[in-house]
Amino acid sequence: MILKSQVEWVLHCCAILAGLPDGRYLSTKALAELHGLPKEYLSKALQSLSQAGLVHSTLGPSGGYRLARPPAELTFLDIAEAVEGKARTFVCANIRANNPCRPKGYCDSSPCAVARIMWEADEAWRQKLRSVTLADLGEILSQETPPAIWNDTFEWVLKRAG
Amino acid sequence: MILKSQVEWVLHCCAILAGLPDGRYLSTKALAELHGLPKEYLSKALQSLSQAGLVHSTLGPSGGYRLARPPAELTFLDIAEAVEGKARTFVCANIRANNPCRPKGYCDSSPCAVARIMWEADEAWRQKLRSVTLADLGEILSQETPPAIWNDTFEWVLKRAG
DNA sequence: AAATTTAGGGATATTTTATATCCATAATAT
DNA sequence: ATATTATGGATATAAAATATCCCTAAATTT
Repeated sequence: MILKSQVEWVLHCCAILAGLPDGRYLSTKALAELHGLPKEYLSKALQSLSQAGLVHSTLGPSGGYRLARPPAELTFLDIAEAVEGKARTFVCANIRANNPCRPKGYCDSSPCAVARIMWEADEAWRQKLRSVTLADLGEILSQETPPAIWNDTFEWVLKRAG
Repeated sequence: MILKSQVEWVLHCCAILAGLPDGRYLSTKALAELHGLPKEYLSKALQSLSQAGLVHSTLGPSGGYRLARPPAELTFLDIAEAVEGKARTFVCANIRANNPCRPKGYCDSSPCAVARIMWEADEAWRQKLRSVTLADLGEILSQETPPAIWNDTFEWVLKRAG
């Protein structure tokens, strides 16, 4: 069970978009080049963000993406779920119902205990991701990225931002 | 990102094995029949448990599996990892290293912040699963499964246990 | 001793998901 | 007008999940 690589991609892209001045947009092309990613496929991932309402897009030259909300209001969970979907990682096939000792047509009053526990673990994962925002990430990155690289990167980005 | 259905299978199988009297074994055939699962493929999942040292197996007629440890010492995480592997769900491709603004040959001093956060979420998931044992599951199941079904099931199982 | 039943391992097949690539379209900027 | 962009649809390839089958060695039952 491995998360799509697109999750990593859009998290990094959002970190960049979070550093963009108000009203500026950054294109798929620039984001792909900056991260060394296949442009067409990254585009699909960014479209997922757009469909989830996390980013706003605009067309034409100087078009691209910007965040739809302030970085403090965008969580890792929002972003991961936009790409990965909101479904739980544990799917209960309710195999207890196949037990030959069951009366035929017997109906369970509550979800299977196994599933409930697995879903609690899922929720713990979600809760952690819900607790970290793009603002948090930006703060960490700005502190631990060498200033030379940090500054060069945003200079590079601003040169390409519409 | 969905867990293998085998995870569900072995959790239910272990719940049954946890209810087996000391020294008795239950075969793949019986476990597959009890849960309505494909015997051959379930067998692969049980072999994973065996390789992880969670169960002990014995050959021949009246052979099969029993738990290798008391139910209180077997966690959901042990079982899930036996089937699913111990790898983290977030794989960091370190795409920050593709940033064209980086000095060539620059080496990061710590793992990427994005990865660290995703791994913390992974760890929250693991921690939850580590906190629930087969003994806990057994207690829940014995309480909420209708006694008739519960008793019939173990009668059914004991008739087939070696 | 022979026949049966089992776990284990290897090979292979099928289906589904992830990872792309390509193209047509409509909107926007220069 | 021309160039550039996001979007959506179609298609292709690679990898993983979900099996199935067969063989072997060990243990049990007869």
